[in-house]
Amino acid sequence: MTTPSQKAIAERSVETATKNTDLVRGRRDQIVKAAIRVFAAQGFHETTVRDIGREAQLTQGTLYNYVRSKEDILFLVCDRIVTEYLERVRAAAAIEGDAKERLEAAVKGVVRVMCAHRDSILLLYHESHNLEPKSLRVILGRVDEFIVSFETLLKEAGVATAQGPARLRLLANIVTFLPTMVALRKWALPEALQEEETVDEIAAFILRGLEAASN
Amino acid sequence: MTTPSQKAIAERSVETATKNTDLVRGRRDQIVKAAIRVFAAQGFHETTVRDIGREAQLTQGTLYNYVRSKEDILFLVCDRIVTEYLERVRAAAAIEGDAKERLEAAVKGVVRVMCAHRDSILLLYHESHNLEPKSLRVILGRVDEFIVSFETLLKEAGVATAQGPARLRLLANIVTFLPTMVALRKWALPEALQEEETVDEIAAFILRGLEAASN
Amino acid sequence: MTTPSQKAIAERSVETATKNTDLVRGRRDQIVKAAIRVFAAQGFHETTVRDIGREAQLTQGTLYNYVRSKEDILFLVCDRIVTEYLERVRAAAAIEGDAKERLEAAVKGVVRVMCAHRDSILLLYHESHNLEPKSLRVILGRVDEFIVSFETLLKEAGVATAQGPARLRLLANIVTFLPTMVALRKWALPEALQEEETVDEIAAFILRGLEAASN
Amino acid sequence: MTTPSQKAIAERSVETATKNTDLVRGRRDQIVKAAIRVFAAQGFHETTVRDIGREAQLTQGTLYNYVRSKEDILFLVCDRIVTEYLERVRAAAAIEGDAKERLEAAVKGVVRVMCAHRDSILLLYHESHNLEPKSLRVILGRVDEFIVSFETLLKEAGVATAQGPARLRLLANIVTFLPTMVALRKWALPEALQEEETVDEIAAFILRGLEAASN
DNA sequence: AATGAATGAGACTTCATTCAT
DNA sequence: CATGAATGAAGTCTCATTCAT
Repeated sequence: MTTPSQKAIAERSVETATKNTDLVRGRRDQIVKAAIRVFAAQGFHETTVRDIGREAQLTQGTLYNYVRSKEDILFLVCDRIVTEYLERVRAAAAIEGDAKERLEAAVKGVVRVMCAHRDSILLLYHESHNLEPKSLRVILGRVDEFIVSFETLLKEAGVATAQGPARLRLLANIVTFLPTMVALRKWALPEALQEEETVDEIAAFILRGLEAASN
Repeated sequence: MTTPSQKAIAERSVETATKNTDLVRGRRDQIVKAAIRVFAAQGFHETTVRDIGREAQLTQGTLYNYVRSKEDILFLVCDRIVTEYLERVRAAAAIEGDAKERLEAAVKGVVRVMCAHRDSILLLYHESHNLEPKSLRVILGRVDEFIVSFETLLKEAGVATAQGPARLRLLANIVTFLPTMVALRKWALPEALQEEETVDEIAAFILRGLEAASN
Repeated sequence: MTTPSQKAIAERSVETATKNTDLVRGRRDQIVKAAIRVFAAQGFHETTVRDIGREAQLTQGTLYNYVRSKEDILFLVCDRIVTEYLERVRAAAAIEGDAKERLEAAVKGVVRVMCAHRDSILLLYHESHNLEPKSLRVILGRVDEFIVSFETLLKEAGVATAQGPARLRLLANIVTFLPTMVALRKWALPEALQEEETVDEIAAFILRGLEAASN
Repeated sequence: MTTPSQKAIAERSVETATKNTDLVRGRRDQIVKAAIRVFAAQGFHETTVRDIGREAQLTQGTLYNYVRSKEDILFLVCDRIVTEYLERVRAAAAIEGDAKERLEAAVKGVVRVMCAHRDSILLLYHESHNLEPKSLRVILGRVDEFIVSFETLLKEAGVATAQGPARLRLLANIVTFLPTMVALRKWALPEALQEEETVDEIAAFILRGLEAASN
């Protein structure tokens, strides 16, 4: 049984010099967590491999036993962020109920999770384009899965069924994109609002847009 | 009479070794245009100052007569993009009609202009965080103006008047943010749709969300 | 137990990326010695960091593991020269005997040591003003110690005791400064004289000046 | 009739693109004065040709009509400083009286003039070694004249006549060198002393050394 | 004679990656 | 498996000098 993360690694093949799989997993976990912290604080290019090593309590040489390049680390970071994000949204949407109720739960879930992981999402949007095309494609592929899962939800809830798959996809994009606003526009959002209010408002906006789209 | 762009330069004061104002303007124009092309193609960090010079048909030395650092260039680029974007949206919204009609025109305008300048917008979102805090603040300040102008429009059109300024600002953020999707999600949008259809659909989505918010 | 040189480094803290203290000491020694040779031959500004590296048999990258800037190297060089100079003079003055005899030994010592290290002293006078103010202050502080030690000697030998501390300091300055002539005026000194004769003559001149000053 | 300064220029041939000799003289005067100010303030290498131009109220292009290189400027500066220094000392020594009295006047004159022009002298000692060998030789030649003039004075005053020319030259060096202390050791000299006291003390020290040398 | 924009060589420094221990 | 010193390519920026106007 492979986790999605390992699947991505397989697809893109981040090889290591070390065999012991448990150790590799553990060390990579250290590295990714440390890298997320420093990338979020200083950005990918401003961060040296030494910085990551220091934060991960690993020397440079050791680090390179678990990773082949700085870009590898960025890939692992992006992969981790997307994967965790997806998992959380899935969990939030996994409720009992009819299609409409599940859609509502999912939409609220996206916004809420996005809110809780603003920093990671921001990091993802800021730095993912520093990935090599191949790596980037893997990450975008994962996001695509996410969009597709919303297409399914929308279809099941009977949203815009009559207007063809293209329009459906567009709506799924809107639903999954607008919530990133809490990360990308964090600086501009009204501070007067409680986080919960913001979340509700955005979710409501989306649902209004979708509801009307059903007719 | 100073253009907004000159104001930005004044605020942040990108100084030159050259006196002749017309020449400075001309050369900077060359530089900015060239930089937009190469930054869009390769990203800020992957681009060398020499690359920019080559594209602008200027030697490195000459380039540095009109700009003090690579970061200066990025600032000029971001400033140019934001400024042009704002001007175009303003132009699109400047129609005769009642508040509601003007709002509609503005919303459609945003989406359409965003669509027409996808690449620049993408560049802006990808690279602006490489600016120094001071420069970044200037750019964000300009975006803020933009958001505020939509707050005004919304208020005039009687949207969400009863729910306080915070909610208004949130909506203004949504209106100005969602359209960036055509740039940031370009890779995921359905190719089956004509550009015009995409624009209309997004604008409609926004207007639906706002309309309902009025009650 | 720290050597004076280490103290200087502490005061001004020339940091390294390398931990191993012995290695650092060794490499820095290589660097300083090489730098003294090339600075003496071509001057600080005409010397490139690559030149120093080549002379020290170190690549540029390696060099920068032991030093943070070219100015650091100059500081280390100046510090080394002053420190060694002081130590040698102290050794020359450390004889048994009454105050007058010790003063005489010290004066001769200064001139002789200065003579033996003309080139370094010249380098010091030529390039130390290229140091940053902070570094320069450290070096001058060391020279000051030297002057003060001669003030003490003069006082003990009963020279100019009646005329106050200011005059004492002036004499200490003369005693420590005049000998630099063999370095700074090397080109003008009579070649007909043996080095030993020159030394004796200068020392005698100084002692005559002091002797008369005692009355 | 050529001034010493012009002679030096002739020897080293600082050519100009401009013919009008009066203008050349005037412009060069501007340049040299400006250069002395900025070199004294920032040092030769830290000063750009632009800095000199700005201080001299001359554009770069114009400047290069009167000078062929930055080094040329340094030469003119050093030459000016030495020349003026010599002239002033000569003036101070040009008194009626017997040889001894003239020697005394000369010695006091050196110290006093040195004191009055500390900054220039410091500049000379700090930067002259940045001259090309050829230029340096010219400057040192001028200093040599100066030393020789003191050899003559000493001889006339009957100092050290019995010990041969080499010893005479050594003494002449001492007499002309020690006074530079007020420039090179400015930072270490006692502030409690009036300038006049310092001058007298140093002159006295020299004369004591010489007097005793006569026997 | 004056101007000042253009030039381009070259300097310092950083840092991802390797490899011997 | 861990270490951390060594490497060297590459990048940004400065500035003396030239030359067309």
